[in-house]
Amino acid sequence: MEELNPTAYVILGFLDGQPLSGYEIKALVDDSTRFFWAASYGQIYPELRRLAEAGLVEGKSRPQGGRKRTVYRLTAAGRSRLRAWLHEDPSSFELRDEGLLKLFFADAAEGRSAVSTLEAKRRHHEAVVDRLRQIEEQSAGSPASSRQVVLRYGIECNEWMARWCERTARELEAQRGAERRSA
Amino acid sequence: MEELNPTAYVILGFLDGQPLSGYEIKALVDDSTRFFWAASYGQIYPELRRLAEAGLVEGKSRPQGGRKRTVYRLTAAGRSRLRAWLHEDPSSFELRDEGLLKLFFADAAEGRSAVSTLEAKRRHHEAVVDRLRQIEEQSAGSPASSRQVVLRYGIECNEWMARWCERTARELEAQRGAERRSA
DNA sequence: GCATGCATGTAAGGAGTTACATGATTCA
DNA sequence: TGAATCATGTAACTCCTTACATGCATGC
Repeated sequence: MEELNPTAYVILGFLDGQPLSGYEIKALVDDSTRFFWAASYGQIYPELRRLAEAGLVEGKSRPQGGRKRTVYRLTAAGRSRLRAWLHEDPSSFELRDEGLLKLFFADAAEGRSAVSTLEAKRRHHEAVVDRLRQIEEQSAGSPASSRQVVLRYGIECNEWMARWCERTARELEAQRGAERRSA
Repeated sequence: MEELNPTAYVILGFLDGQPLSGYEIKALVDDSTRFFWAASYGQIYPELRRLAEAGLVEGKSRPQGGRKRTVYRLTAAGRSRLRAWLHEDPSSFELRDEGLLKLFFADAAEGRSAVSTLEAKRRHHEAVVDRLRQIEEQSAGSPASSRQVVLRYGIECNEWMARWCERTARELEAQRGAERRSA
């Protein structure tokens, strides 16, 4: 049993429950997992083909009018593969945060670069919070699910990060002020 | 002026202040930026060569005994390039969190998969906190710097994440208990 | 008629990891 | 003598993004 690439599981996960086209999967990803697991067309379409060859999904032509369209559904093998993966402990966690990197080296830049880096990072996290809150409102009333638990994580975590940036920027400004006065 | 790849700036950043060999840069990365910006030998050595060709760093042979060794230092052009980058707002922030992905799809797995996913994620963040605390102790006493600010971020953020996992796992367990009793 | 959205795909390239190969030095 | 560490590098590969190409449908 060959290893599946990580993005394959996003596809299997979304196909569990309802059949979807590649286009629909991309739209769902952009509205949900994108903040911790992105996927582009360049991954999704080739991956759907590979999964079909491996017998984990099954594609059927379902044109809408004269517009061709292929809808995929999970096979029994695909479903058990998804479950097996869900029961393994997660192993990978990767972060690439350019703001933290700039902050890390900020001593090398004279001026208020650290503070403006923090402000930009704060704005980023606040924008994510706004976006996730919109999604939360849209799904208000639907039954409680693990998807909403993850959404809460996204909101609360980004709020924490935004507040940290705010607080740290304030501390650095105060420090710079004190240094200027004593100099 | 061609774009530098993002990892180039890690190298420039560490070379600001002291000259280093590729091996030493890798060791520094593993002890600090790794948690939000990793780099492997496969990136560092070719990138040092490219930066030297671009005139941003300068390499000198500094063998240690019979062991060959090349030490790089930042040129004036490299230093101004680093400063220019530090003064731009950070743009990229990427996260790939397999634990969140498994939690997101946990409804598809019967049993307590969500809870054990949360516990594994919690253990991960706790291990990171332990590692960062060790680094913090080693650097205790050295002058306050933006590097320590980032270290505090790493510690506090991972603590927040670990606590969130703990709290959420508790809530899910309580919910499952209630469902079993009412069923 | 034109913009927008639905729908599928590929090609090129960037970024990064892993595994491997090589060889000196240090220390137990 | 052998393990660990210092030191440099490459080749193969995976993963992913971006840009492009194509074409139908819908609604203004």
